[in-house]
Amino acid sequence: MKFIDCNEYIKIEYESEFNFDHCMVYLDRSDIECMHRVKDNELYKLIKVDNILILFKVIAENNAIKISFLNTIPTMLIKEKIARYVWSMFDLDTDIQQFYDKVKEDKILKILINRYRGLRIIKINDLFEGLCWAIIGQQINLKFAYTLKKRLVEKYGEKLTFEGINYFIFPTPDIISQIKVEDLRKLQFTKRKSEYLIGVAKLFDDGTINKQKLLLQNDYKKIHNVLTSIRGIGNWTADYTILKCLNINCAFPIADAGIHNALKIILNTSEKPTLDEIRIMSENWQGWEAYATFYIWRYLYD
DNA sequence: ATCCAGGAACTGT
DNA sequence: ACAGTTCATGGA
Repeated sequence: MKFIDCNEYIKIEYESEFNFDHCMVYLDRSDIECMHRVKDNELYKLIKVDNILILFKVIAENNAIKISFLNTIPTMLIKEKIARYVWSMFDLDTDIQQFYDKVKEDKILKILINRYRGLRIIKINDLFEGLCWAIIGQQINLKFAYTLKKRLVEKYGEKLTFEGINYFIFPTPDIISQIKVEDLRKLQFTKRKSEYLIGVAKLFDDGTINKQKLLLQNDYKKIHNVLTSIRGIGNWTADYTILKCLNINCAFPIADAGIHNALKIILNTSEKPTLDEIRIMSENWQGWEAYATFYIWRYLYD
């Protein structure tokens, strides 16, 4: 990844297949998303780098991603970190051609990869945020999940106001580990969900778990085992989080309701497919289940 | 108003 | 190992 510095903005050039617009549809799927903002096909995001809040705007223009800095012009070192952040957020390290080659004859995916060519998994770079989001999303509809996340972030996350609009940083483990179940109950989290979130925050806060440590396992199954040994993290949450946070493309949240609903529509069946039916369908996707999942999800947002 | 959806832990077999 | 139950809410 190399970038060109133009002072108030930087440009990252990419050579592999990438379609910013297909990604933006996914990013714009909720109007109460609080971790970024989409306006006029531009992405606004606040992140904290080296303890400095940086608000930036991302657009695509001829084989490059343009990142403009809004609240401050960062140092070169920070610019480089932001470039890497955005690169990783759009999963530009993945050789997507391998996925296309793998599934080009697959009954379901051949349609999706033609329709959404260049779509990449939108990552949550922060593992703690990714795990919390997965836990929040357990067992409830997406809309309510977004409502709960917004309440959590607005109450406990760091805020920057720019041109009258508030942007937030996801609350840190340090903060969440110190709050009480009753505090989250007030925000309409269930007792269990509150316990799970606070428990996970404690594990991050005391250093038991972090992204680097987890990646040391260097193996999907081992990482999956580490995650599911944590209270509140079952198969679905572990696979969802691996898909969203790590570069492991065999993660497959097979029990996901979104996958089931999308497949029912795509296959035009009266019932949602059973787990066994999905297992059979997904034999063609081996090694690329995460991408298959993301392309199937994307179908829900047309 | 009633029923269903939907992940994980827990309980019982 | 496996089936049934509980949690607690929004949405149909």
